[in-house]
Formats: sequence, C-alpha cells, structure tokens
Amino acid sequence: MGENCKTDIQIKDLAKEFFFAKGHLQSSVQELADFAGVNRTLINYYFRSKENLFQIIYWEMIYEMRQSLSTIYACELNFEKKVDAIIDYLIEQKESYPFLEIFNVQESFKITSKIETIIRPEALPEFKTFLKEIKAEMKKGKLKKTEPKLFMIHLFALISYPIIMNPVLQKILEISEDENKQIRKERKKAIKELLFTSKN
Amino acid sequence: MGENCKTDIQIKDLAKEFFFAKGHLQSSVQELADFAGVNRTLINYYFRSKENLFQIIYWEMIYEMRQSLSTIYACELNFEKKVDAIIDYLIEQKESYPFLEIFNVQESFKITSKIETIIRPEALPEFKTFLKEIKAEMKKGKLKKTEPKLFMIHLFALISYPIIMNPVLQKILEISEDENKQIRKERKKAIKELLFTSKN
DNA sequence: TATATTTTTGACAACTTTGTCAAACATTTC
DNA sequence: GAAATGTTTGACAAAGTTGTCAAAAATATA
Repeated sequence: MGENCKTDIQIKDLAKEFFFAKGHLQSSVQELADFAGVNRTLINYYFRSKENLFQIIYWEMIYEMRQSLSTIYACELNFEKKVDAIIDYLIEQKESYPFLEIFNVQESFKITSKIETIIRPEALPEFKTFLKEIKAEMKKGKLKKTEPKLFMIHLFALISYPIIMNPVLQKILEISEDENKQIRKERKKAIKELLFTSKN
Repeated sequence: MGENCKTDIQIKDLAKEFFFAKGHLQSSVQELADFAGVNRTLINYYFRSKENLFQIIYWEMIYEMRQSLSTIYACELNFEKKVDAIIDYLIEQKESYPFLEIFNVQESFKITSKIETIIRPEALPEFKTFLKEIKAEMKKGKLKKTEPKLFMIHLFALISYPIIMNPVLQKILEISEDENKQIRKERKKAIKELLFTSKN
C-alpha cells in the first residue's frame, strides 16, 4: 500500500472513498481490493465479511457527521452564523461523499438491514434547542413561518440535492462547466436567500 | 399471472414497481420473477437479459416524464399555474417511483453505462421557452433573481428530496406519522412560498 | 540467532447468478 | 383433427462471489 499507516485503517479509508465517494456501492470485494491495492483475502482477515466492513465504515461516517452537527447546534454563534456553519459543513460533506445519502435511502427501505439501527433519531438536546431557535427566528420574522422540522428538511434539500444529483442535473439542464462553477460559487448565498426573509 | 393483459407488458409494469417503487435495484432476476409470479426463464424469453429489461423500462419511464414535462412547459397556463402543474406532476411521480432518481445518479457515475445516453439534455424548444419565462418573472419581481437554471435546480430539490429521503428524514428528525401527514399536505404551499416573492 | 507472533497470499469449496436449450404445454391456423 | 406457431418450464453450464484454511512471508521478541 505504500503508506506508513496501519493497513486496516488504510483499507477503511479507501473503502469509504470507493463506496461513498466513487459510488461503487454494489461492487465486489475483489474490486475494492484492486482499488485499495491489497489482496482480497486481507480484507476478510481484518474485517471478517464485506457486510461487517460496510457496517464499520458506515457507522464511523455517520458518527462523525452527528458529532460535527451537534457541535454546531450547540456552539455560541448566533442563529444565522450557525446556519452558515451547517451549510459549509454539509456542502463539504456531500461533495466528498455524495453516495452516503444514496446508501442511506437504500438501507432505510430494507427491512432486514442490520445497518438500520445506525440511522438513529438525532434526539440530542443540542438538536432540540436548535429547533427552538428556529421557532424564535420565525417569530422575529427572520425566517418564513413553517414547522421548524420542515425548515430543516428544506435546508437539507437545498444543500444536498444539487450536489448529489449534480451529474444528472448538468446533463438535463445542459449546464456547462463554467455555469456549474458559477452555480457552485453562489450555492450558499442562494440557499440563504431562499430560507431567510429578504433584508431590504 | 391472472390478468388479461399481455405477459410482457405485465412483467414490465411489475419490474417498474419492483425496482423503482420498492427500490430493489440490485435484486436478482429470480427475485423479480417471484415478485411478478412468473418463471425466471420467461423474463429471459421476453427480454433476453436483465440489462436489456432494465434499459427498456428505464427508457419508458424517462420518456413518459419528459413528455409530461414538455407538455406542461408548452401549455397555455400562466407561469404560476405552470409551476403548480410541475409540482403536482413531480410529487406524484416521485412518490410513485422514488428510486428512479437514485438509479439515475448511480448510472450517471458509471462510465460504461449503456443507459447513460438516455439521460439526455432537455434541449426542447418548450424547455428553452420556459427558461425565458422564468427570467421574465424575475424581472417582474415575482421570483427572486437568480440564474434560471438555478431556479429549476431549487424547484427540483424542494420537490424531490423530501420525498426520496422521506424514510431517512422521518428517523433523523423524529417525525411522527401525524407530523408527516401534515408536512405532506403543506408541501406544495411551502415550496411556492420559498420560491416566489411573498405577496403581501 | 532462534522462536513466537502477526500479516499476507494462493487454493479451495459452497453458493448465487446468469443465459441457453430442448422439451412440454398452449394456442392459433388450415 | 393435424400442423404450425407461440409460450412456459426444468435442467444445465459458465462465470462470479464469498468466506475459510493452511502455508508462506514478514515482523517482533527473547
């Protein structure tokens, strides 16, 4: 593998890349092994089974995400800055691993999924507090009035969808590389303009 | 199969259901055959290969969708009514076949995909005209000013994402069945409130 | 250096998936 | 009713995937 890092950690990192960045969700272990430059059996040695490896890396990624988000929910910034932070973090996250969300959906439909328990409710006190903040901002007239959870859904939608669907959208809407760059640049501003009441 | 309809058409319809509604995108032909209540070999008889069947039903669905949308783009309604029609149609479409879009993404990332050519640019005169209408509405101050294509992206995002990701969102945000029904009911209104400049 | 431990590899067997083929069955046509 | 055509089925072979195991290679330990 060529690096000085532990082999199992390298395999995990490359698996995350292979599955959730490149999107080879239903590839064989052999293909992953080729991508990672290791013998296929070695993956079994470290992780027993494909299913198990998947569970481990999936859990790590979800956990990392939950941690980052609750840190933002709980931090000392004012509401708008928090939304900024959420947008920045999630844009970065989705651009790095666009297929994590795809995998989420597919799993959430399976009854038998062992992974299902990983998609747990936020249920964090930080999240509940953030919902109250949303409500307060709505009362102040800074946000359009809706159910706070619906605000969250719209926020996620406007962040994730354009990134995840990017290749499809580019084709359908005939978006050139230049246009795409332009859109990417204005993403954050555009999202905020939709969600916040205009300031003038 | 029990119906009076042609077997091959029934298989296609049930395959659409199985793959794009239920989401069993990577199931075996045997599983599809069980679902459709036919002998597995019969599917080969009518469609030669799994790949071929997929291409056929995928193409049919995309074609139907493009037709419906361009009819709306070209119809005689005013702009807001057209947006209403788009929202209504796409909500119906995504709720019926939430996995069509998932499949789109996965395919769009594959270099080798024979299906790729199906995701063609809209390129229709009707679509180009609609983009101009968007621009006009922005000038009139009815819509927030952005790149018209970005308006389309936001529109698609706000329609599709909440539906496709519904099971995941319900878990993460702890949305009860009642809340979900409420949100569903207000979907259209909520989308329009975000995209159109407020009327008061 | 010799021994123990860990890591890596190739070979193997069980299993699944796929497409083909010929035979069985059903339906139409003469 | 017999022949021709179309539909459905079970059996089969080829290919691929997965996990295990014992042997080889590398590394650590005494």
